Amino acid sequence: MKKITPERVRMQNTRLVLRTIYEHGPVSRAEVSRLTRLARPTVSNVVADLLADGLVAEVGRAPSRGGKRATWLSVVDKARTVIGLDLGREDFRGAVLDLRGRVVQSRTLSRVPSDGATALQRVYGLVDDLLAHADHPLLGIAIGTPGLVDADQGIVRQAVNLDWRDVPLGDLLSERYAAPAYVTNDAQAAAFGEYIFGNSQGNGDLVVISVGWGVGAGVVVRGQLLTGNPYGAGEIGHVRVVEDGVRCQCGQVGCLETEINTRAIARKVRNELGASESLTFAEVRELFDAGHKGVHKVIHEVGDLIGMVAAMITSILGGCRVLLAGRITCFGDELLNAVRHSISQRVMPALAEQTTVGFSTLGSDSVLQGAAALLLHHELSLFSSSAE
Amino acid sequence: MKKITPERVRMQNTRLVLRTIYEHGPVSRAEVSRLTRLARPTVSNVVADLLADGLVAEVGRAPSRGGKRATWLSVVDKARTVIGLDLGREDFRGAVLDLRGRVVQSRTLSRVPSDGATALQRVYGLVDDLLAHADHPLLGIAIGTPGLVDADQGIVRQAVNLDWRDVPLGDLLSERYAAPAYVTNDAQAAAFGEYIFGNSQGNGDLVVISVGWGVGAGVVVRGQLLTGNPYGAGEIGHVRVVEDGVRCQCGQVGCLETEINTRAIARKVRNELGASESLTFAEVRELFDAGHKGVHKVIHEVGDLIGMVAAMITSILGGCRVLLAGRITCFGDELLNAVRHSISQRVMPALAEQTTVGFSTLGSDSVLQGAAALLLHHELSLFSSSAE
DNA sequence: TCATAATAGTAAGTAATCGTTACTAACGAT
DNA sequence: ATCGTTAGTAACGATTACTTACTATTATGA
Repeated sequence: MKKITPERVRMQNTRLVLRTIYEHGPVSRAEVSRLTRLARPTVSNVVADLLADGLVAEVGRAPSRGGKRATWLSVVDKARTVIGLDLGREDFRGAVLDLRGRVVQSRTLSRVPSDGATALQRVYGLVDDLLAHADHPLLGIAIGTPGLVDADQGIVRQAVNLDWRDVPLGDLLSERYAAPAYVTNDAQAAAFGEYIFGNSQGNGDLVVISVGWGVGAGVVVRGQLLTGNPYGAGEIGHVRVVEDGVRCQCGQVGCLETEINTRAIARKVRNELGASESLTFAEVRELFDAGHKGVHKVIHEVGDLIGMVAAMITSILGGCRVLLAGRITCFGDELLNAVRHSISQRVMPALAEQTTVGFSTLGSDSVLQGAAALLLHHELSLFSSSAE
Repeated sequence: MKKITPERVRMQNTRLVLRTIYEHGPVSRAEVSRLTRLARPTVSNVVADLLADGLVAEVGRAPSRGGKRATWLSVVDKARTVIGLDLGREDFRGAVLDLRGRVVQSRTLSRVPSDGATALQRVYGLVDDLLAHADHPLLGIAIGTPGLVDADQGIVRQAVNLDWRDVPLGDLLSERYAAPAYVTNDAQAAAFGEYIFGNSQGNGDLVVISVGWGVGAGVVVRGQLLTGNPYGAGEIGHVRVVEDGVRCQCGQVGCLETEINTRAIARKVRNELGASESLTFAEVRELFDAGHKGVHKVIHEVGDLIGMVAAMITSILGGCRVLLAGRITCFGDELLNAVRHSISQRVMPALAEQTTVGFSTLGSDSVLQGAAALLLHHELSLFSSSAE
């Protein structure tokens, strides 16, 4: 809790006006005044600042409703440059995004280096490259990375694939580029992206379970992303779900990740087929699409395990939307119904009926978009949340 | 997000000053100015209001440190009346609490009526009785009740023991007594009480698992209590933890509550003893204290199941403090170690080491104190949280 | 003992904010 | 052409916090 000064008042009200225009876009000053309950002259003052900053522009005039025609205001979507990075396990992606979270342009670096220092240089190079072509002021840099991330301090505590331990990535980037930088776990970022930019509307709590090479979850409660204190929210990939399972590289046994990630699915399908050589995930998918019974059985098992975890999450958070993301989404309703059935068997009816299950509506840009959304949220307060 | 007006500025800064005095109590105006970074005249102005309201009083003078002696200010703990209610399954408790969450006086109604209308009348009677003896202005009414509670709207959605469905308890009370009223699930309230008034310091996330007749949890993330959206956070009593378990009255099988509540423990001990007649929980406790092997085995099983749920919670929230509360606390370190061992087996080491397990430090007043804390938090902003 | 420095608290004046009122501009309806 | 309505602006007042300057008080040290 901080003291309030007149400057803070103005900042807050400026953000309120900006968000109102962002949400209700094209909208007149008078309408903003009605929506925000700020006096009309106040709105005019604030809008003058926003026009000068280039964040808002006059974009035409409304038809008259029996009086002077109103001037429409809209947020200039491209008024600021947002740099987003997705430091995935298999490649690095970087993009310039606009204020609506749209990817304006992107770069991909395949073959991620396993050496920490080199990885950092690659990150710098990616940002340099993107900035070279950006022609609007930089709002900030937003990063989603696998591993344990202390989002408050912008420190990557542990990222196995990058060989990073306690790397203060946020400070490094914000000093180098003289702009705010936010670092978040990738599954968490994806969840926030879905919450902000996804199609599945609703202001209830949201859980996005990402299943691909890794398994992780992101949780949004009352418009706020849970990042963990100090870190580790949503790290469900390494919770034990099977008592006598396969040993995981994390040291435990029967982890969710070793039971349901893409390799685990391929492994289980191979066992089901009695095949001697390993399968690719693409081959598994082909068998699934062809209606192979054994593969469907495996998918049911996977859905059951996901439902088990989702049931626990529902019991802790209360009813919420559960969305699945990642390569696993290719298994469609077959998988969803298995998850739904599993949940309905495991939680009390009053909660189960408050819980919905579906797929994430964002594609491969979800981490980039989610990281950008966090930046926009913190820097411009463009989205509502309970913490205001 | 609401607009900010000069009045809101003053209110916010008044709360900031009040909280500073509350936390750092006896403290001078000058010291408050340094702590809050508000100018000294501003602090003097605000303090004048607080003195007039009776919330703060001058309580002596500080020794000089080379200048004029400072005037000490303290919050007047009893300046307002807080009514707290704990609508338990076995009895109703009502109390008057002060601004420190201390119980000033209390009443207990045993034999809870099973008829909803009568129960409501009993609640009114309890509040009337407590108010008759209260000689300070009423700040508000805070209720903790078992069942599913929509805390935002103050509506009890489902309380089996009271035969309540969709009872707008908050509005009923706040209209009848012309004061704010907050309604919360009892396990949630207990967790918040522990967070605010408990001994176990630390500003990390907190989970309190209450095990008695019922089983429930409360979760505090960044100083904010999770209540569920719209309700049902922490309802872990009816999540399935055993595949082939006992049927629960909620309709499911193998619920946590039917596996570890006090009756379940007594049942399991009886089976362990091969006894034909049922045991009381007090008898179980005596056998435990006497070192009976079979009882210890049951306690280990209970600890293992609690650890299983705690492991899931840790994986979702990230590392946190896990505290156990309720009658189960009598099993001491034996139980704690079983829980710790279970957790360490079920989550990745990096998270397990961020997780601590212990007992709640509040006693039977935890629900009353927690509900009061929520009221104080909302009405006077006496406690810090991320939502500011 | 007395001057000096330091600290607490207050008083007066300034700057910034928002709101209210009153005004002008623009438009449709009659 | 006139009236009523709506959008937007200008001028003024109220509230707030801050800055500066002041008084009251106390320890320190010459």
